[in-house]
Amino acid sequence: MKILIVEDEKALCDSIASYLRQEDFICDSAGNYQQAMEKIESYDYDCILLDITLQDGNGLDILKELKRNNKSDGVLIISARNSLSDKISGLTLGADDYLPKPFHLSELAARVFAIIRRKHFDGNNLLSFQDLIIDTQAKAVRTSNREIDLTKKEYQLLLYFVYNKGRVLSKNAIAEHLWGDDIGGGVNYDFIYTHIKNLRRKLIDAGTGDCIQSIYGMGYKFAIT
Amino acid sequence: MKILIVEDEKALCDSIASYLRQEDFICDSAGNYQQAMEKIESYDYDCILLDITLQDGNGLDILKELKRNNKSDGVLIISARNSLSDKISGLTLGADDYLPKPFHLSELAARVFAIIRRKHFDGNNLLSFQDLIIDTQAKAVRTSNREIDLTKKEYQLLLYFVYNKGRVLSKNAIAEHLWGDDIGGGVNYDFIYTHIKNLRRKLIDAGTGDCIQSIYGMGYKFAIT
DNA sequence: CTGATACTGAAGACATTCTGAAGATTATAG
DNA sequence: CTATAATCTTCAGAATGTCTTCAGTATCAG
Repeated sequence: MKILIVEDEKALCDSIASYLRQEDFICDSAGNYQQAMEKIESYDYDCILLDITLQDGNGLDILKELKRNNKSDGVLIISARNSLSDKISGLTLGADDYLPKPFHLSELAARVFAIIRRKHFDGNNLLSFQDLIIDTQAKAVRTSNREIDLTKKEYQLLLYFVYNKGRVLSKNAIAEHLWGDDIGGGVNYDFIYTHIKNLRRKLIDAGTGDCIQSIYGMGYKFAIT
Repeated sequence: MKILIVEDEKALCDSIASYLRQEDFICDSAGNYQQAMEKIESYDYDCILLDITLQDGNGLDILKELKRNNKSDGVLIISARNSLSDKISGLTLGADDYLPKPFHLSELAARVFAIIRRKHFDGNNLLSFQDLIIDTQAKAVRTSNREIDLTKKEYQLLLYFVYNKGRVLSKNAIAEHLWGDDIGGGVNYDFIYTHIKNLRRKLIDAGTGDCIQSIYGMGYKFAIT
């Protein structure tokens, strides 16, 4: 799950990112209006944390823009302004939730979870695909018979596949999604081969078929075989 | 402790959830009969708040279903219908308590606490998990045989684990829960390692297995081995 | 056939977790 | 108030687990 943090107070931004990363989210951050708009255009985030009191332009403008592009789903507003009018204008503009500063990071994380649950899980904590059951709270994966022990990257990869089942995912997209924006240009993605290999092996060993189809020159697709 | 809120009035549902989260509960919500049944099947909640005036099916049907599956323990009915007959049919169907709308959130929370105490705490203030017995009044922990002498931090840590059994807790979450203030970026969590180590040793010495699973890169999970 | 793309196992690089011991800090007893 | 004990935190090294790199091999499309 990939999250964009729009917050100009760098220390806060960093500690939010650090916390959410531990909770297994992949975080990008933007410190001003322009950066935020660039990132939002280039990627479809699962959740956007939006500080509406930016210096170079009101964060509410970002929200309006998102609304116009039908991307306002999954926006959590954070703000020092605790006035009711702000809250109302935020929520009427389509934000999902509103969290006044100061807040506990665990509270923030809980709301992010809630938003993502609403968006992806149809309100459920269990994700299933064929014989596969993913308990996103226990971070455990199993088939009807067996437990599957996955590493962190494998788990994230599987989750990404399941969220995008049936869709072809390029190596670039996978890399961006699993490693965030700290991957430079001229990198080779050999490690993705390895992670795919390992995940495949574990899934097959557990009795699911090979759900990960390779599509030559394009990428991978998670689907029924 | 995990709570399911079954309530179709979204604003009310959200404010209940928000309040209870502040009290450290974990909340799921369901807006209609079907959602509620799905959730109930997929998770064993510690308490269920049930609005019996749902639009797509009477909430009492949910209660009957719970009763049939022996899960009616821990149900708190909330309802605008204040008639005695409703109250009676609710309670005879096995609900634990009945709260008429409108109510104060603090009143609701108090009753939730009471229900959970009754359900988990053995009527006294005892909380048990496997062979482990935690007396939350005396703040003492023991197995069926032995006393376990824990320090304050170890006790808090254990309690946090037991309340969130089966869930993966990141080091960040643990740190925030046990030390309050949020901790920024470049902090080391060495003291958590130490406390986990000490708690583990005491539990193992007392004869419980190692209930604290380490999950590399993600955190810890308290579970049956 | 050929060049590009994908797969594999092994190994080194890297990161996380565990541990005991020692230094702070706090609580307790006298 | 001081001495003592208990607890909490820090630290460095060891043990462990995971990620990435790499070189060789297999597969694919044209």
